[in-house]
Amino acid sequence: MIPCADVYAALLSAHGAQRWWPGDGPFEIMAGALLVQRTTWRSADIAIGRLKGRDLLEPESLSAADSADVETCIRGAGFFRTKAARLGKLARFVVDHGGLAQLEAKPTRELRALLLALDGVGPETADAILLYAFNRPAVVVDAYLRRLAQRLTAAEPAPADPDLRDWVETAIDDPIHLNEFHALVVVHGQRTCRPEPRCGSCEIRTLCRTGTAASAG
DNA sequence: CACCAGGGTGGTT
DNA sequence: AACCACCATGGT
Repeated sequence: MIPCADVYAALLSAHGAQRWWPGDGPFEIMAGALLVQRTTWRSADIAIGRLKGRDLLEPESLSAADSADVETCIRGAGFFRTKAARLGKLARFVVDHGGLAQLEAKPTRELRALLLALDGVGPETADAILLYAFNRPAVVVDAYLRRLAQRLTAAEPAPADPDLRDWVETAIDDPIHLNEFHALVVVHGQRTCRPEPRCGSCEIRTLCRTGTAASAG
C-alpha cells in the first residue's frame, strides 16, 4: 500500500494546511465531538453557540442543567434527545473525576478506556477527543479515511480499521500532524472524494487505482 | 423526493 | 463477528 506520508504530502499540496486546532478549551471540544456525530460541523457549531449563550458549556452547569433546555439548544444538530442525554453524562463524568485537570494528568491508555466507557463515545469519537481535546497522538479512523483508503487500494475487501490505524501511525506520530492529516482527509472527502457515483476529479488521483475501466485512466 | 452529514447502541442471526 | 434498525434535523 502507498505510504501514508505520500498521501499526506499530496493532500497538503492539494488543499493547503487546514489548521483545525479548535480553541475554547477541552470540554467544548469534547461536547463538539458528540454533537457532530452524523451531522455537519456547521450544525454542531450552531448548537455549541446556543449552549454557550446559556452558559451550559461547562461541566458544572451542564451536569446540573434541565435536559429539555439542552435539547432546545441542540435540536438542529439532530438526534437531539439522544445527544442531550449523552452531553449530560459527559458533564457528569468530568465533574465526578474532579475536573479536566485530573483527566489531563492521566496516561493516554487509561484516558481512552474511560472515554470509551461513556455513553455515545465509540472508537472514532474517543480518538477525536484524545487528539483534539487532550493533544494526544491518536489516529481518527472515520468514514472519509475508509473511503479514501478503499479508493487508493481498490482492495477487496476494504482494509480493516486496525490496518488503517497502523498505516497512519507508521508515518505520523505527533499530534500536530495527526490533527492536520485528519483535517485534510475530511476536507478532501467533502470536496472531491465523494460517495459513488459522485466521486469528483480527484487531486490525488495519480495515487488512486480504482480498478474500474471508467476511472482507471 | 432521495441522499448525505466527521457514529454509537442495542438487538438479531 | 456481521448485520440491522434506530436515533432526527438540515442541506443539496
